[in-house]
Amino acid sequence: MLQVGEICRKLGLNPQTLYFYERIELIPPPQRTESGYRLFSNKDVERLAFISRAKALGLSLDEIKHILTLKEGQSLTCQAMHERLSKKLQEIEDNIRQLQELRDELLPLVNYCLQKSEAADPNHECVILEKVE
Amino acid sequence: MLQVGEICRKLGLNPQTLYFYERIELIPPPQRTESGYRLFSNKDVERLAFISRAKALGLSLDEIKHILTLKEGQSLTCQAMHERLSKKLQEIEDNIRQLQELRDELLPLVNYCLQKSEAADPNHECVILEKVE
DNA sequence: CTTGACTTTATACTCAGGTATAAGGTTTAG
DNA sequence: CTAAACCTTATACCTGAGTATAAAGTCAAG
Repeated sequence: MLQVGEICRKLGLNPQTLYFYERIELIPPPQRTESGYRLFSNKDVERLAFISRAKALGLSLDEIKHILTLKEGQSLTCQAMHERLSKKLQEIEDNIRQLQELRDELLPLVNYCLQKSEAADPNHECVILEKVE
Repeated sequence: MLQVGEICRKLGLNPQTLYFYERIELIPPPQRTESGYRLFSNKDVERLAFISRAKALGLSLDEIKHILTLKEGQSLTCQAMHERLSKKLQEIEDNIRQLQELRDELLPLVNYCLQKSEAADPNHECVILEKVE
């Protein structure tokens, strides 16, 4: 059983973050010592580790909460998981596409600026944003 | 000279957004009628259009403000612009790379779920997130 | 037995980019 | 003249994921 400080050092969290997770019911209220100190079990540590992994995969705390609720009800079927993850994957791919469009629009502008600033008059007033659609 | 409603319809903005831009000094205080109604000049419309373009390029309101300040001081050289835009481009590319990593990690999981859910036991408890690093 | 390190709670604040609401003033058509 | 459709301000609220701070209780070492 680990105290707040130990688990925070272990997982790289701020104690306040742990309290926050408890408050939004992302983790269940842990055991307490007689004096009220929190004690985290292996199960708690695993849940927090799960949360870290899911967060690193880009899931929001809300999405993680839903998944954990499903898991607890023993109802996290492959089908349910596939539905959630593929929805998330779609979002990520949309996001990537948007950023790529952004980049493709920005890139020629940057190059134009670079040419100009390497040319005869590097201090010429820049007008590129005037022309952007 | 356009009133708030007209300019908002034209640019697809909420009036409150316009007030907000004025409050954070992203746009200068526009002219007023005798009764206090705002009147936006062509110059104001151009500035707002510039803001829209820059926003669509992924620049934050703060970055846009900086750029506009430079422009106003007639000091927006190609060099200065190149510096800003290429910094932004770098950020966007970092962002894309992170999302791609995310996707590459998520994709096999989704496929695994799909296989399982198409297999004999589509309601088997899903365990993939247990194994994620 | 006191000091320091730890923990607890409650509350408020942060960031960005707005949106919502209330309470009032103005303008225009009928 | 009045009602609708504008416009104004101030104030508070929203999302998401926490972080900061204050005031107080607890535990271990010397």
